[in-house]
Amino acid sequence: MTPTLHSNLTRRATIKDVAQTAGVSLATVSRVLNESGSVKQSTFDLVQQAAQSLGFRPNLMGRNLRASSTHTLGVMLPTLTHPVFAECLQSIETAARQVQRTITLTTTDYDPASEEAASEALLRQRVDGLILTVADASSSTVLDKLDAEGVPYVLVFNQMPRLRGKRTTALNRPCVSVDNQAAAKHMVEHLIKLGHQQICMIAGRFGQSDRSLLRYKGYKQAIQAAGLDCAAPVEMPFNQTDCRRELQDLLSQRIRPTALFCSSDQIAMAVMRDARLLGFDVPNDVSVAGFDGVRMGQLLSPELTTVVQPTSDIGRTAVDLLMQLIAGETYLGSALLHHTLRPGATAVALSST
Amino acid sequence: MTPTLHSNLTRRATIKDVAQTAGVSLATVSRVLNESGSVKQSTFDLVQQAAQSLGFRPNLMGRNLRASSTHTLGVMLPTLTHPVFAECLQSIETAARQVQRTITLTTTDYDPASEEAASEALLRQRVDGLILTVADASSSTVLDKLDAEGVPYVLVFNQMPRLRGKRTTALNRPCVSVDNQAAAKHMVEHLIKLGHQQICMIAGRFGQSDRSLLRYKGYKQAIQAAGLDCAAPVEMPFNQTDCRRELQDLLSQRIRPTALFCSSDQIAMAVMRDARLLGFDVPNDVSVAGFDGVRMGQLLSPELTTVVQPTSDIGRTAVDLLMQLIAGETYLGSALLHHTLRPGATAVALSST
DNA sequence: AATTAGAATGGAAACGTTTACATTTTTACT
DNA sequence: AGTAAAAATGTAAACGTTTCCATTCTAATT
Repeated sequence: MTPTLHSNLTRRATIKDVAQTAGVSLATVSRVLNESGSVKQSTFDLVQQAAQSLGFRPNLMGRNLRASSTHTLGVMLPTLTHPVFAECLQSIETAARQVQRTITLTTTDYDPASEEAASEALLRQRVDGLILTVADASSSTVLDKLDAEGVPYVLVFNQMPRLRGKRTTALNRPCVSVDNQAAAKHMVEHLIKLGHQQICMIAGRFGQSDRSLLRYKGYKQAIQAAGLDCAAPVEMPFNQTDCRRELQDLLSQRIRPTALFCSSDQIAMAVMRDARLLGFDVPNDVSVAGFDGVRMGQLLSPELTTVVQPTSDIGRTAVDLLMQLIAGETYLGSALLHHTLRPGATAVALSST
Repeated sequence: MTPTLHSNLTRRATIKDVAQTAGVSLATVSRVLNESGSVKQSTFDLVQQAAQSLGFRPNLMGRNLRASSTHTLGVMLPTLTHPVFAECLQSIETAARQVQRTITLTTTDYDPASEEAASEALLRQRVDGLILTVADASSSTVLDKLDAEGVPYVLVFNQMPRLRGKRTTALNRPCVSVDNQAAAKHMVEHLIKLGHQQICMIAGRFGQSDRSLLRYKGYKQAIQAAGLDCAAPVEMPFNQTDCRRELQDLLSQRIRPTALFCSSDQIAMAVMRDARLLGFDVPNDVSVAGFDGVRMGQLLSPELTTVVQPTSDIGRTAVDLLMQLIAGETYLGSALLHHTLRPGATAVALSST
């Protein structure tokens, strides 16, 4: 079964073929195809028809090479199995499509080492810019490289430390995120308001996620402000799905935490499942709160108590920002988007001790 | 802050610059960079060092244009907000990376019309091949086009109708999926074994998903084989998140269904939430079963009863298959991967009527 | 009718690679 | 030492576009 093209050639039609068929020059065809320059209506139609009949499809490689721009945005995320990243990617893709840009994707599995390779691959492709989440934005060699080479990029979810005193410009990077620390503080304050005094944090590994660390800071801030005991965080790798051991340890302490604040919804859900497996009722024996606000959380029952990030907005905003950077605007500052608290029902008021 | 490149040029170093710096020809540089052809060790080092010092990074546009191959796989999926697609995309990306391929992504939001535009964009980019899920594989103009043009592609999740009698070659398309009908039948048989007699199916719109229709067929098959009443399916758009109205209607019938079989986990979770909102306990008042086996389902409690698709395997297999097709092997048949039944706890034995 | 401005078109270089082919250098063998 | 083979290198074309510049055509002005 030979591929039946619209002509007798076996290879794809090029602009040259169109020119030949229409009896005009390459330049004219190009002008028609891009509606640039001026061409007579009759030739315009002629070329259009020739292109049509040949089933001509412009080869973006040629165009891009010539223009030395790919109209492509590179996206580098830790994983797509975490719904937050998947949702964000969806909104990035949609937004990019709306501004006529293509996206090329790569994942790093939270591994700082593979961030290097992944970004390199993207740069070889000559993406016009990058949208990315790195493990740790303030110690990322990848970002240093991008800065040094002047490649436009926007971080999503990563958040630069607040600049107090000496403003290191190197740390002044375009980010789109919520205020992780404030948001975490908000949630922990909520838990405290519910009467909880023993609140423990279960966090994704700080080395894999600077967000996680910021959220821990927010936790600490709220705890200390309330004059409560600040427990050491329980760090967990992101890909770990079973946390029974950690929970067992935690919940068998002489002073048992009454609330667990998790640095992500995924961790929160695993925690809830495993708590139940260990015989603890959520929320009656222990309250659980998450962070992210993934769609699925709302479908749980009881509904997950969590901090909602505007995930789609983050993606959309990142594309906007990146397009501006690509257009040559200089550093525009970071976007700090608002979080909201979804009270849910997995964290409840402490009845009595 | 001027971008500090490793040389005094402002533009990126090209292979030409490397050649000049190393004092050799373009060809030699190319040979060193690709480790092709033979070059003296000393020149090899010389060139490497020149490349290094210039911060040279090969421009894939040039290479691709010359090779007329992009080493890129196009991926077109309905959405990434559905975890099944996100997980599959993750495994596609990982597998592609392992065979040195890049992926470029686009989504269609289940809309057959936008499939056309999306695929066209991918083809303009001259992807080496496509991995895609279309709304309806047996009536897709996109697939007709790909067939006609001889572009390698592999469908994921889509499944061609079993070919009985006249084998229309046009319908003989490379797919990677589970046997949707058999899997659905399996689940419904399970429900029947649990004692359910009134089983209703809640399905994603058939027009948006041929899988959904196949699953309905499996449902019907199981129902009829058991001599039970086959209820009309309740069709729901995939993006719909609220199904209270539909549930209200369904559960207020004179003969109320005791089990609801949903064509996806997402629908199942929405159904469960809304059933509870309407005052029905799951699984005590009504059993619910899903289809997909998304990670999150296991984190629910009670754990979701569902059909598990080997989502990651599907992605990985698709990449394998596609690479073979690209390598020129002729049609290799479709891969039908095994599903498994996850009994879960949202569908339970009917105590009594 | 001659001039000229503008529109319409064409020729050719450029984008950054790879590679077939030609040429030069090295090596090994007699 | 001379030759042949092999290894190393270079030259230039090609991939498919866009676009600068030059040229030709058209039509409007004098």
